[in-house]
Amino acid sequence: MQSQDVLLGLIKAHPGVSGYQLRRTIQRTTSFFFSISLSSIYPLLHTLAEAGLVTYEVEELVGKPDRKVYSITDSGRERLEEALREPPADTYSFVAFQDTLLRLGSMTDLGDEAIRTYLEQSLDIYRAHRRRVVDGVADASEDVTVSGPMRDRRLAMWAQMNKYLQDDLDLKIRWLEELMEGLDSDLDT
Amino acid sequence: MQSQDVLLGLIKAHPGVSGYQLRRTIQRTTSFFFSISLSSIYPLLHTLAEAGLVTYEVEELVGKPDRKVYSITDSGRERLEEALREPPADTYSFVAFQDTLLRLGSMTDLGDEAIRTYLEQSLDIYRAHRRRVVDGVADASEDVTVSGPMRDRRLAMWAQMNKYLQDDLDLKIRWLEELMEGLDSDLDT
DNA sequence: GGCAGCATGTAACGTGTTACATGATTTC
DNA sequence: GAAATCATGTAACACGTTACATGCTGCC
Repeated sequence: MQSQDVLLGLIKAHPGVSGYQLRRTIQRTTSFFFSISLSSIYPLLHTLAEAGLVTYEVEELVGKPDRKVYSITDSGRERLEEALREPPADTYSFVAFQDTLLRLGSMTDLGDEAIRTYLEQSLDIYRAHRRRVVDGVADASEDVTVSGPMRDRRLAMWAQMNKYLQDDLDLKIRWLEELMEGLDSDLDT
Repeated sequence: MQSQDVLLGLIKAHPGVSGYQLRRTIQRTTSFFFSISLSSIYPLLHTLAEAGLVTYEVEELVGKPDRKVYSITDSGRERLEEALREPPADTYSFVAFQDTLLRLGSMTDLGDEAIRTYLEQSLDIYRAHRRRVVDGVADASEDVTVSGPMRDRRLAMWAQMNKYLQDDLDLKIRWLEELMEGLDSDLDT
């Protein structure tokens, strides 16, 4: 999920939004895991407009500068849906989960089936990563060349980090499972 | 902690290492939260060498291409220590914790006092962020403009994300506290 | 008078990636 | 014979940032 697609999702959710307002919305809602500067937003909006994914109108305001208000086009909606239906990347990094959160934030009105598919694919990936961490892929013992007490301290630190990675993956897996259960219980009501 | 400093820390821990070997070490030990391509490593090594922070010798091997083996200089050690003593950044993002892990990985031989200081500063920051999350800074209700069942679903999703952010911060705080306790118990033995 | 907010944009720079170039040796 | 490993490096590109430029309104 590129920044472009994030903006596209926000414009879809907030028709008639300006670049300046987009930043405020991002700051208020996703500041903990996604941020972007105004200097990035404006060129991205131009690109989106040139590609025909959004349209804009110039609004003349009294007492305030003119502003361009953006709306998503049908072609933009298609493009966004395509992006949201892309399977999640298999690379594990803390950043990857930002992507998960961002996508889920835009996927709400795409339908339960799409969300469920995405959650399942993500769960597969995270469970596989967890197995790899438990199996000790990130094993530092070969790389700690020094000997003596320093060696023990280094190994202890790496063990602690490995523990964090496990707990982190457990948290993510549990969270994704809860979301899945939430979807299932919605079916009953 | 920039990539340069990460490499510097690794060269310090593994004197006589080559660029190619550095990548392998990074892949084996930190691949879950830090990665870098060879095309980035080589220019960085040149920069470090030009700045006098590392030195290298050309090793001629039979059956293998020549390689440059790097060692850290006194000036490099100073620079690394400076970087490690920098107070942690106050911005919360998933990426920020990568920095925490990377730094702790290089700090082992810097002494308990330095580590304790860093852990305390980090804990202060993460606890403050947790308070902000609990207070609902990332409140989406103003930004969810649609009404009806879609609105409820969006709000439910944001609530779920907020929960994740809390749990994530709880995990990080607990982990840092455990490290701190580990340091304290070392004093007894 | 100064600073914050609203509003848009360009220029310079930093930092990373993939693709390309080269070349030997070992393993399947 | 192809592919992987060892080993180094450059070129082109992607994507983001901060700094700079402009200008008006409202508040202290």
